Amino acid sequence: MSNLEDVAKAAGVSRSTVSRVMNNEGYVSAATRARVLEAVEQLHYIPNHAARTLVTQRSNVIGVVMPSANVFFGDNSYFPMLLQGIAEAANPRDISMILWLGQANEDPEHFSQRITRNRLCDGLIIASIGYDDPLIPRLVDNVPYFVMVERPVQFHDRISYVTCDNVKGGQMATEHLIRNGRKRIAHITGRLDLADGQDRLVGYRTALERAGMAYDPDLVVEGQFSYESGYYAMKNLLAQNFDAVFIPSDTAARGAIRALEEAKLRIPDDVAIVGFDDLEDAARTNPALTTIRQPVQQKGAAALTLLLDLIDGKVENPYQVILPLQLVIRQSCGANLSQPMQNQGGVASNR
Amino acid sequence: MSNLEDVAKAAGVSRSTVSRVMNNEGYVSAATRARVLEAVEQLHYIPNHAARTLVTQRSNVIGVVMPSANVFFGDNSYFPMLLQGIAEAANPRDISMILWLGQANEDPEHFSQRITRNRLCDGLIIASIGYDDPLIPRLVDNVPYFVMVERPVQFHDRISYVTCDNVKGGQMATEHLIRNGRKRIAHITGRLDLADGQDRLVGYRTALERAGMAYDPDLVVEGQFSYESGYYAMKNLLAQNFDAVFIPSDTAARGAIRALEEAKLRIPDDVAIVGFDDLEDAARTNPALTTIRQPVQQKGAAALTLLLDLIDGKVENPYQVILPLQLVIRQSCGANLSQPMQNQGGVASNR
DNA sequence: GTGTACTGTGAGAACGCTCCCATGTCAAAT
DNA sequence: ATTTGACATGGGAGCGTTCTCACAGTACAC
Repeated sequence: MSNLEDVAKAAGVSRSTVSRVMNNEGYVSAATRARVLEAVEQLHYIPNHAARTLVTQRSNVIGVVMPSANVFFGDNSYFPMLLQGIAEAANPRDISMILWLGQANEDPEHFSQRITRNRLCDGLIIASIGYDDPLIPRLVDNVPYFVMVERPVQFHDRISYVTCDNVKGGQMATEHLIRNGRKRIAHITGRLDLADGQDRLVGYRTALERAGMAYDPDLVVEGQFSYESGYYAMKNLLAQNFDAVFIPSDTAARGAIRALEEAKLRIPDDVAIVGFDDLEDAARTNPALTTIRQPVQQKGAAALTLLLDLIDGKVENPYQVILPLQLVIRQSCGANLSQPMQNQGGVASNR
Repeated sequence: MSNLEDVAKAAGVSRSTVSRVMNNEGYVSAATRARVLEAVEQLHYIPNHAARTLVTQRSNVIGVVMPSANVFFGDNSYFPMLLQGIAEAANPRDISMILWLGQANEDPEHFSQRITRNRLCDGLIIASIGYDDPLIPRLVDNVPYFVMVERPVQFHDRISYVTCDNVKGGQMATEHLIRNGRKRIAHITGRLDLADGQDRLVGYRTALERAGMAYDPDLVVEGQFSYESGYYAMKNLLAQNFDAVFIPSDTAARGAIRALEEAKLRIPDDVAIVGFDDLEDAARTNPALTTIRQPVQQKGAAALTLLLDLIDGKVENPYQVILPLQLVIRQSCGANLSQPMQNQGGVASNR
């Protein structure tokens, strides 16, 4: 492997000049620059990342931390989409991305050690799902710069994060069902130890309140975001009398639909459904899901931008970014049946 | 940030001794070692990765390359599972993982530049899907050590890779349908420009041949691995007379099931189905899918191990690893209906 | 008592880069 | 004619490690 010195010799200049060319620093004549670039080409010179990092104290590598359970969280395209979003913001800035995945059954202490005993990254993005991961206090103490995706339940006043307006999302979903004449609207909640689950429930209650509708605790079943959870929560709900349900993820909605099918209930005629996420699953249910779209890629991109701004001192910790959500109307809510929308059927891809 | 020198001073020894302690090299007395470790603790000393890499010429970082389209390939848990597998092999060896994601519409030239102009990794794992990615020749020329996941259609005699025995897989699936008395077995193929798709088709034909059954081209529809593809391929197939179908992915099988439902055909009574992958989707169809299980995590772990062996000169390029596949019997094939298996129903998680 | 082998420790060089400072050139301003 | 300052280039120090070598001490065999 050639180094700066080799290139300098080949171009008949000094190491410093080659460095200036490589870093586009100016103060190099056009002729010299050309000669240097030619030598670089000829020798296949590539700057040594370690040497650069050593002197600049900046690696241009950021870490993405993902506890094991979260990788397979809810709709499985969540995690890839988030990474894609981070990458799209990182690439143009020449930032590389180290991935820290938790292992199944790995001690949080061990996991955090792996991450912190390794000053390899300039900062971290914690792709948490918003719960009180035991990792968080450890990171607060040991990592100078980090950003969370999703709001943690605790520490949220000391931590920088990016999240969506989940209260508003729950409200939008519920209001849409109200607008369409549903009278007994149920809610399968998300995990209530997570900020997301809590907030969406608050949104649901807010919508009912604003419409002057009574809050009936029997119509609220605590669930999670998974397919299985949706299935069993709906089984429980079937004892009640209801004509609509707001479900905290599209994947859970798939499970719930399965339970409704088994109970011979028709969607949306007997039960209208609004889901949440609008990732892979939403357009593939039968009928296609009305849902609240989460801008997952934007979340990733925003997290990266925020992290770099923190590192560069452009913003001060804690700094929070809250992204808007969007109602996507398809068939499961019973609205707009007269004017079906294009490309929102059950089979077309939603990407 | 403290460095070796600081620790040495605090412990009253030389830099060399601290280095020996940090690297567990021996030739340090127990007393000295204890004093050094205490100083390390006190100063929160963490070795500087860049400095270490600079002198050892070894970063202990490997890159995982994933072209954009592949991230969302087929069942979306494929990619996270693969990463998880790689991580599980990497963690105990203290190897970190850099993720190179292609962007949508990114020029392959640009993508490969991003990866190669950055000697940050000791080697690469190309998480391709086995097609002739234009990336491959570029990497062959520029990257000293890399391993592919899946066999590329070309270059396969010069490249190290890890794959599954897809021919055998296709054969197992088809033979299972034959054993269960099906007479007209169709096949929706995977992408035929991919080794996986090609091989599974070969397996299908081999099984028919061995059973003395005629190969009927009308029963073979070229498809892809996606949900949409499964749906439309099945729509096309419906014009034919068939009583079983082997589908190259569980996600495509979900699409095919949707088409069969719309055609009011019963599974497995009218049409028996065998899928492929056994990731997330398989256990969530109705009826649950009989399928060929792919050991995705093992593929990831094997790729990492192979890569490190190449780097360390323990094996010679090219070296190929072929992992076995396994038939998982559930309901969609119509077999074993009398003795249903535990935990293989449609709702229970398959993990 | 000398040679040999092993343990324990330290000093200096080297890895390949960036950054600071010194020096030289040349045109414009005084 | 001299000063000024922007441009162009080179040289040395330093980033924080590891690695090689040197050297002292101890133990044991002969």
